[in-house]
Amino acid sequence: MVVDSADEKQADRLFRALANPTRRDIVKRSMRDDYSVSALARCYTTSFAAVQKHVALLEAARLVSKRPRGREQIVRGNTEAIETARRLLDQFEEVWRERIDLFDKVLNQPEKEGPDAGDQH
Amino acid sequence: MVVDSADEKQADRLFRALANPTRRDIVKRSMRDDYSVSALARCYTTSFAAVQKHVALLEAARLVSKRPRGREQIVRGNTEAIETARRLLDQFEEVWRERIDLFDKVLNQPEKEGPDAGDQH
DNA sequence: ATAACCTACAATCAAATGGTTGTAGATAGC
DNA sequence: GCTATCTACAACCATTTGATTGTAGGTTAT
Repeated sequence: MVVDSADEKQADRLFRALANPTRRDIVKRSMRDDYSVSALARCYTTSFAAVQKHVALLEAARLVSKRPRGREQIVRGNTEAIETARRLLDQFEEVWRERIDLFDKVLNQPEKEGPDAGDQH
Repeated sequence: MVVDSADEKQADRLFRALANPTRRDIVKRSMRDDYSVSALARCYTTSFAAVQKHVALLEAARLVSKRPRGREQIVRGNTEAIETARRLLDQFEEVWRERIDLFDKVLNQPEKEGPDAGDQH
Protein backbone atom coordinates (compact mmCIF):
# COMPACT_ATOMS: atom_id res chain seq x y z
CA MET A 1 0.00 0.00 0.00
CA VAL A 2 1.77 3.08 -1.37
CA VAL A 3 4.93 0.97 -0.92
CA ASP A 4 7.15 3.91 0.14
CA SER A 5 10.26 2.46 -1.53
CA ALA A 6 13.43 4.30 -2.46
CA ASP A 7 12.01 4.75 -5.96
CA GLU A 8 8.88 6.35 -4.55
CA LYS A 9 10.96 8.73 -2.48
CA GLN A 10 12.96 9.62 -5.54
CA ALA A 11 9.71 10.27 -7.42
CA ASP A 12 8.62 12.51 -4.54
CA ARG A 13 11.85 14.47 -4.75
CA LEU A 14 11.64 14.74 -8.53
CA PHE A 15 8.10 16.10 -8.73
CA ARG A 16 8.58 18.19 -5.62
CA ALA A 17 11.66 19.80 -7.16
CA LEU A 18 9.72 20.59 -10.32
CA ALA A 19 6.85 22.15 -8.36
CA ASN A 20 8.45 25.59 -8.13
CA PRO A 21 8.81 28.18 -10.89
CA THR A 22 12.27 29.33 -9.84
CA ARG A 23 13.54 25.77 -9.76
CA ARG A 24 12.02 25.00 -13.15
CA ASP A 25 13.75 28.09 -14.50
CA ILE A 26 17.04 27.02 -12.99
CA VAL A 27 16.71 23.64 -14.67
CA LYS A 28 16.02 25.27 -18.04
CA ARG A 29 18.91 27.70 -17.73
CA SER A 30 21.37 25.04 -16.65
CA MET A 31 20.23 22.83 -19.50
CA ARG A 32 20.88 25.62 -21.98
CA ASP A 33 24.08 27.14 -20.64
CA ASP A 34 26.73 26.79 -17.99
CA TYR A 35 25.94 28.70 -14.81
CA SER A 36 27.73 29.00 -11.53
CA VAL A 37 25.49 29.11 -8.47
CA SER A 38 26.13 32.81 -8.02
CA ALA A 39 25.53 33.46 -11.72
CA LEU A 40 22.15 31.78 -11.30
CA ALA A 41 21.47 33.81 -8.17
CA ARG A 42 21.99 37.00 -10.17
CA CYS A 43 19.05 35.97 -12.39
CA TYR A 44 16.55 36.25 -9.56
CA THR A 45 15.50 38.79 -6.99
CA THR A 46 15.84 36.35 -4.10
CA SER A 47 18.96 35.98 -2.01
CA PHE A 48 21.98 33.89 -2.97
CA ALA A 49 21.28 31.48 -0.12
CA ALA A 50 17.75 30.91 -1.36
CA VAL A 51 18.99 30.04 -4.85
CA GLN A 52 21.68 27.88 -3.30
CA LYS A 53 19.01 25.90 -1.48
CA HIS A 54 16.98 25.52 -4.67
CA VAL A 55 20.05 24.13 -6.42
CA ALA A 56 20.68 21.73 -3.53
CA LEU A 57 17.11 20.50 -3.80
CA LEU A 58 17.44 20.05 -7.56
CA GLU A 59 20.69 18.20 -7.01
CA ALA A 60 19.03 15.82 -4.53
CA ALA A 61 16.39 15.16 -7.19
CA ARG A 62 19.20 14.56 -9.71
CA LEU A 63 17.74 17.24 -11.97
CA VAL A 64 21.06 19.06 -11.92
CA SER A 65 24.61 18.20 -10.96
CA LYS A 66 27.38 20.48 -9.77
CA ARG A 67 31.05 20.28 -10.59
CA PRO A 68 33.70 22.59 -9.18
CA ARG A 69 35.58 25.01 -11.44
CA GLY A 70 38.03 27.04 -9.46
CA ARG A 71 36.18 28.73 -6.66
CA GLU A 72 32.79 28.31 -8.26
CA GLN A 73 30.39 25.42 -8.72
CA ILE A 74 29.05 24.92 -12.22
CA VAL A 75 25.44 23.75 -12.34
CA ARG A 76 24.47 21.48 -15.16
CA GLY A 77 20.99 20.23 -16.03
CA ASN A 78 20.50 16.49 -16.27
CA THR A 79 18.25 15.08 -18.97
CA GLU A 80 18.16 11.62 -17.37
CA ALA A 81 16.03 12.90 -14.49
CA ILE A 82 13.63 14.35 -17.03
CA GLU A 83 13.47 10.95 -18.67
CA THR A 84 12.76 9.40 -15.30
CA ALA A 85 9.89 11.81 -14.77
CA ARG A 86 8.57 10.98 -18.21
CA ARG A 87 8.64 7.27 -17.43
CA LEU A 88 6.69 7.94 -14.26
CA LEU A 89 4.06 9.75 -16.30
CA ASP A 90 3.99 6.79 -18.67
CA GLN A 91 2.92 4.58 -15.79
CA PHE A 92 -0.26 6.60 -15.38
CA GLU A 93 -1.24 6.34 -19.00
CA GLU A 94 -0.35 2.67 -18.93
CA VAL A 95 -2.96 1.86 -16.30
CA TRP A 96 -5.38 4.04 -18.19
CA ARG A 97 -4.76 1.93 -21.27
CA GLU A 98 -5.57 -1.16 -19.22
CA ARG A 99 -8.98 0.30 -18.54
CA ILE A 100 -9.54 0.99 -22.22
CA ASP A 101 -8.39 -2.51 -23.16
CA LEU A 102 -10.74 -4.02 -20.62
CA PHE A 103 -13.56 -1.86 -21.89
CA ASP A 104 -12.88 -2.95 -25.47
CA LYS A 105 -12.81 -6.56 -24.37
CA VAL A 106 -16.26 -6.20 -22.86
CA LEU A 107 -17.55 -4.48 -25.99
CA ASN A 108 -16.25 -7.22 -28.29
CA GLN A 109 -17.76 -10.00 -26.24
CA PRO A 110 -21.43 -9.03 -25.75
CA GLU A 111 -22.46 -12.64 -25.11
CA LYS A 112 -23.32 -12.13 -21.47
CA GLU A 113 -25.47 -9.02 -21.20
CA GLY A 114 -26.28 -5.89 -23.11
CA PRO A 115 -23.97 -3.00 -22.12
CA ASP A 116 -26.95 -0.76 -21.28
CA ALA A 117 -25.61 -0.16 -17.79
CA GLY A 118 -22.43 1.26 -19.24
CA ASP A 119 -22.15 4.77 -17.83
CA GLN A 120 -19.52 6.27 -20.09
CA HIS A 121 -18.71 9.74 -18.91
CA MET B 1 11.81 36.57 -14.53
CA VAL B 2 10.07 33.37 -13.43
CA VAL B 3 6.97 35.04 -14.89
CA ASP B 4 4.54 33.66 -12.27
CA SER B 5 1.65 33.41 -14.76
CA ALA B 6 -1.49 31.33 -14.40
CA ASP B 7 0.22 28.61 -16.41
CA GLU B 8 3.14 28.58 -14.02
CA LYS B 9 0.79 28.25 -11.06
CA GLN B 10 -0.97 25.40 -12.79
CA ALA B 11 2.41 23.74 -13.36
CA ASP B 12 3.16 24.22 -9.66
CA ARG B 13 -0.11 22.55 -8.73
CA LEU B 14 0.43 19.73 -11.19
CA PHE B 15 3.92 18.75 -10.05
CA ARG B 16 3.07 19.42 -6.42
CA ALA B 17 0.09 17.08 -6.67
CA LEU B 18 2.30 14.38 -8.16
CA ALA B 19 4.89 14.76 -5.42
CA ASN B 20 3.16 12.43 -2.98
CA PRO B 21 2.98 8.63 -3.13
CA THR B 22 -0.62 8.41 -1.90
CA ARG B 23 -1.76 10.95 -4.46
CA ARG B 24 0.09 9.17 -7.25
CA ASP B 25 -1.60 5.95 -6.18
CA ILE B 26 -4.99 7.66 -6.17
CA VAL B 27 -4.39 8.88 -9.71
CA LYS B 28 -3.44 5.38 -10.87
CA ARG B 29 -6.42 3.76 -9.19
CA SER B 30 -8.87 6.31 -10.52
CA MET B 31 -7.40 5.91 -14.00
CA ARG B 32 -7.91 2.17 -13.86
CA ASP B 33 -11.28 1.89 -12.11
CA ASP B 34 -14.15 3.92 -10.73
CA TYR B 35 -13.69 4.82 -7.08
CA SER B 36 -15.81 6.83 -4.70
CA VAL B 37 -13.85 9.00 -2.27
CA SER B 38 -14.64 6.66 0.60
CA ALA B 39 -13.72 3.62 -1.52
CA LEU B 40 -10.34 5.27 -2.10
CA ALA B 41 -10.03 6.04 1.60
CA ARG B 42 -10.47 2.35 2.40
CA CYS B 43 -7.31 1.64 0.37
CA TYR B 44 -5.10 3.54 2.80
CA THR B 45 -4.38 3.59 6.49
CA THR B 46 -4.90 7.34 6.79
CA SER B 47 -8.20 8.97 7.73
CA PHE B 48 -11.04 9.63 5.32
CA ALA B 49 -10.55 13.39 5.66
CA ALA B 50 -6.89 13.07 4.68
CA VAL B 51 -7.78 11.17 1.51
CA GLN B 52 -10.53 13.67 0.83
CA LYS B 53 -7.99 16.48 0.94
CA HIS B 54 -5.66 14.58 -1.36
CA VAL B 55 -8.49 14.20 -3.85
CA ALA B 56 -9.30 17.92 -3.57
CA LEU B 57 -5.67 18.73 -4.30
CA LEU B 58 -5.63 16.40 -7.30
CA GLU B 59 -8.85 17.97 -8.51
CA ALA B 60 -7.33 21.47 -8.30
CA ALA B 61 -4.45 20.16 -10.39
CA ARG B 62 -6.98 18.70 -12.83
CA LEU B 63 -5.42 15.28 -12.41
CA VAL B 64 -8.80 13.88 -11.40
CA SER B 65 -12.38 15.03 -11.63
CA LYS B 66 -15.34 14.16 -9.45
CA ARG B 67 -18.88 13.56 -10.48
CA PRO B 68 -21.73 12.79 -8.11
CA ARG B 69 -23.45 9.41 -8.21
CA GLY B 70 -26.14 9.22 -5.60
CA ARG B 71 -24.64 10.04 -2.26
CA GLU B 72 -21.10 9.39 -3.38
CA GLN B 73 -18.59 11.25 -5.50
CA ILE B 74 -16.91 9.20 -8.19
CA VAL B 75 -13.28 10.10 -8.78
CA ARG B 76 -11.99 9.77 -12.29
CA GLY B 77 -8.39 10.16 -13.45
CA ASN B 78 -7.75 12.67 -16.23
CA THR B 79 -5.20 11.86 -18.91
CA GLU B 80 -5.13 15.43 -20.22
CA ALA B 81 -3.34 16.64 -17.10
CA ILE B 82 -0.75 13.91 -17.63
CA GLU B 83 -0.30 15.17 -21.18
CA THR B 84 0.15 18.69 -19.83
CA ALA B 85 2.86 17.45 -17.49
CA ARG B 86 4.52 15.67 -20.37
CA ARG B 87 4.54 18.84 -22.45
CA LEU B 88 6.14 20.68 -19.56
CA LEU B 89 8.88 18.06 -19.47
CA ASP B 90 9.28 18.47 -23.22
CA GLN B 91 10.18 22.12 -22.66
CA PHE B 92 13.22 21.11 -20.65
CA GLU B 93 14.54 18.78 -23.30
CA GLU B 94 13.80 21.42 -25.90
CA VAL B 95 16.18 23.94 -24.38
CA TRP B 96 18.70 21.15 -23.97
CA ARG B 97 18.44 20.46 -27.67
CA GLU B 98 19.17 24.14 -28.32
CA ARG B 99 22.45 23.70 -26.50
CA ILE B 100 23.33 20.66 -28.58
CA ASP B 101 22.43 22.47 -31.80
CA LEU B 102 24.56 25.43 -30.83
CA PHE B 103 27.42 23.10 -29.95
CA ASP B 104 27.15 21.39 -33.34
CA LYS B 105 27.10 24.74 -35.08
CA VAL B 106 30.36 25.72 -33.39
CA LEU B 107 31.92 22.38 -34.29
CA ASN B 108 31.00 22.67 -37.96
CA GLN B 109 32.41 26.20 -38.28
CA PRO B 110 35.95 26.06 -36.85
CA GLU B 111 37.08 29.11 -38.87
CA LYS B 112 37.54 31.42 -35.93
CA GLU B 113 39.57 29.65 -33.27
CA GLY B 114 40.47 26.17 -32.26
CA PRO B 115 37.97 24.74 -29.78
CA ASP B 116 40.72 23.90 -27.26
CA ALA B 117 38.99 25.88 -24.55
CA GLY B 118 35.90 23.76 -24.97
CA ASP B 119 35.23 22.19 -21.61
CA GLN B 120 32.82 19.45 -22.58
CA HIS B 121 31.38 17.65 -19.59
C1' DA C 1 -38.63 7.92 10.52
C1' DT C 2 -34.55 6.04 11.84
C1' DA C 3 -30.19 4.21 11.08
C1' DA C 4 -26.21 3.84 8.26
C1' DC C 5 -23.30 5.87 5.01
C1' DC C 6 -20.90 9.41 2.14
C1' DT C 7 -19.27 13.86 1.82
C1' DA C 8 -17.91 18.65 3.13
C1' DC C 9 -15.66 21.66 6.04
C1' DA C 10 -13.69 23.84 10.27
C1' DA C 11 -10.21 23.75 13.89
C1' DT C 12 -6.00 22.08 15.37
C1' DC C 13 -1.18 20.43 15.27
C1' DA C 14 3.60 18.79 13.87
C1' DA C 15 6.62 18.91 10.17
C1' DA C 16 8.31 20.63 5.84
C1' DT C 17 9.07 24.66 2.69
C1' DG C 18 10.84 28.97 1.11
C1' DG C 19 12.77 32.73 2.51
C1' DT C 20 15.99 35.65 5.30
C1' DT C 21 20.59 37.07 7.71
C1' DG C 22 24.97 35.95 9.50
C1' DT C 23 29.32 33.44 9.84
C1' DA C 24 33.11 30.94 8.03
C1' DG C 25 36.19 28.62 4.59
C1' DA C 26 38.32 28.57 -0.19
C1' DT C 27 39.89 30.61 -4.26
C1' DA C 28 41.24 34.34 -7.61
C1' DG C 29 43.25 38.68 -8.61
C1' DC C 30 45.79 42.71 -7.44
C1' DG D 1 49.44 39.78 1.88
C1' DC D 2 45.03 41.77 1.21
C1' DT D 3 40.75 42.10 -0.82
C1' DA D 4 36.95 40.62 -3.36
C1' DT D 5 34.28 36.70 -4.76
C1' DC D 6 32.09 32.19 -4.46
C1' DT D 7 30.36 28.74 -1.70
C1' DA D 8 28.63 26.21 2.43
C1' DC D 9 26.01 26.03 6.39
C1' DA D 10 23.62 27.36 10.62
C1' DA D 11 19.86 29.82 12.85
C1' DC D 12 15.69 31.79 12.46
C1' DC D 13 10.93 33.01 10.79
C1' DA D 14 6.37 32.86 8.23
C1' DT D 15 3.67 30.02 5.51
C1' DT D 16 2.18 25.70 3.66
C1' DT D 17 1.45 20.76 3.97
C1' DG D 18 -0.26 16.42 5.69
C1' DA D 19 -2.64 14.63 9.02
C1' DT D 20 -5.91 14.47 12.81
C1' DT D 21 -10.71 14.95 15.16
C1' DG D 22 -15.16 16.81 15.27
C1' DT D 23 -19.44 18.64 13.39
C1' DA D 24 -23.00 19.01 10.04
C1' DG D 25 -25.72 18.01 5.84
C1' DG D 26 -27.36 14.96 2.30
C1' DT D 27 -28.61 10.20 0.45
C1' DT D 28 -29.88 5.31 0.76
C1' DA D 29 -32.05 1.52 2.80
C1' DT D 30 -34.79 -0.65 6.16
